[in-house]
Order: sequence, then structure tokens, then C-alpha cells
Amino acid sequence: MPELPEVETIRRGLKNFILRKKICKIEVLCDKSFIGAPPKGIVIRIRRFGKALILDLDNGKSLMIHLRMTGQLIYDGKERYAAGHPSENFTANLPNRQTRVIIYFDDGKLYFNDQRKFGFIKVIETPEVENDSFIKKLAKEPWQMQAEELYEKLQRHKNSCIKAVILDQSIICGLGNIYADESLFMAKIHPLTKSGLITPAEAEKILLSAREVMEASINSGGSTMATYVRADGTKGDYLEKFAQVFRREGQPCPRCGHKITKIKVAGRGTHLCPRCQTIPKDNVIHAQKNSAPTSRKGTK
DNA sequence: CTAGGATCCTGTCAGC
DNA sequence: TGCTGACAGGATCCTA
Repeated sequence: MPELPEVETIRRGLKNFILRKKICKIEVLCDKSFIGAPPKGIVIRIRRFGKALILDLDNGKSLMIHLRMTGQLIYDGKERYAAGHPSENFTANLPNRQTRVIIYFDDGKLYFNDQRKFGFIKVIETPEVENDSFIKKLAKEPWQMQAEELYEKLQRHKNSCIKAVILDQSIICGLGNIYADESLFMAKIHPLTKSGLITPAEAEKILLSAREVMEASINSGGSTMATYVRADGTKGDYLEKFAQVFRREGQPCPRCGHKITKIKVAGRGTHLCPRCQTIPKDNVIHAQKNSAPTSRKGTK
């Protein structure tokens, strides 16, 4: 799903279409995807907290939108703008089977699509946004955080793999599976390294790398295909142009030529160069095997 | 408190 | 073709 760069791309794009526009109706097609009573009102501000998007209305209500894994936002008016989880026919056939919510504006519609229904839109009183349980837990983003602070937090989770820790939004905010892999590759740190073995210098490298990969992505319009159906027709292309390891297993490492491998860490597919990213000697964590027929249902 | 796994849900793809 | 299990760019809840 959209990580920080994608949500930022969406925020910047949507501003051009729905800022100062009036929501005249909201149609909820899937109850699970919309929490609260659908409000009306004019959008006066679009904010982002980590991977969450906030639309503030002129009547004291706000809409928090979280796309989670498979959410998409598609604005359809005189012009079209779509971003979020990548799919082939982003803007075709709307609404479609995956459309969960439709927000009607005076001059267009905003579709919230979400295949897996993990994402949601939630109504919050504007002054309460920062007290929302999700928002409240978010740590600083890499640009606001000092290396020392990150290092101290890593020490508090010294027995967890570094990748699992940097995916935790309460440790550092904004990284998801793509940028965690890319940041660790750039910092030359193996994802299975225990956090307690990360040095202060390495913590700083992680921070700088996270900033760099996410900035590159924001500048290229995100990795999740943002499609402006306008004169320029631009589209996010981070994965093709900038990703060094993500979804590149089997390909040569751009740094040393060794084959990129894929393992499982913290339950997530994880890409790395085993030559550039080595594990410290006294590191006892092992990669999970790709299988173990887990979860029989009814075991609870 | 930390660490790890299961879970929410739908769709796709590889392997029999 | 049809079935089955694994997996998927996230975050929370539960257990030990």
C-alpha cells in the first residue's frame, strides 16, 4: 500500500482538485470502510500524518483516510487523478467491485477503492484529530528525527530485527515494506540484524537513507502509479527507476553484482543483497522459512 | 514491558 | 480445468 511518499503524492495531487470544494454527499458502499456519520462541508485543508490523510472541513469535522494495503483514491471530474495501490485500469469502470465509498463534490467524485477492506475513512472532530489513537502513536518522520533519538529507540527493542523495528510507526514514522528494504540496502545493513547491535553511526545511516529514498520517491510521484489524466500524463515510477532491491530478487545487486535474494523477516517479504548487507557475527536471529502451513481455523 | 504470530479481507498466481 | 496454499507496499490484537 501507499507508504509515506505515496500518501504525500496523493495529498499534493488532491489539493488541485478538492481544496475549497464542497462535499455534497457521501455514499458508503461498504459499512466497514466508513466509520461515523458521513458529513457534508467544504474542504479547507488537506493534511498528512504519516500514512494517514486528513481532510478538514469548514464545519469542524475532519475525514481521516487510511489506505492500508490496497486502498486507492481516484478523483473523477473535469480532470482525473488517481493514486494508491497500483492496478492496471486505475480509472476504468468506476465505480467497480472494489469501490467502498464515493464522495460527491459539486463538480466531481472521489472514489475510495480498497480490495482488501483494510483501509477506512473515519469522521473525527477537527480539534480531536491529533488525539486520535492512531495519530497519537506516530513517531517523528525521518526528517524531524535526530540520529540519537533513533539509536535510543533501537536499544529499547534490542532483540528485534532492525527491519521489524523500522516498520513500527511508533519508532519512526513513514517507512513501509518498500522503503524499509531500500533504506537498509542503502545503509548496508542486513534486515535481520538485531537492533541492539546497530551502532550510533549505523542508526544515522538508516535515518539518512530513509530520507533519501523517500525524497527520491516523492520527487518521482511515488512508487504507486499516480496517474494524472492531464496534459502531462505523469505517473509515479519509483519502483522501475529507483528501487535497488525491492522486487528484484534474482537480479544483480547494483552495487556489487551479487544476486539479490528474498527472505522473510517479521512476516514480510524482504529483499537484500547478501554480500553488501552482512549479519554481525553474534546475531542469533534466523530468517523464517517460507512456509509452515499456519493457521487452522477454529483454533480459538 | 517486549517479541512474535494471527488476524482483518479479497484477489492472483504457482504448483499439483 | 480445478483445487490448494502462499503471498500481498499495513496495523492491531492476543499470547507468552
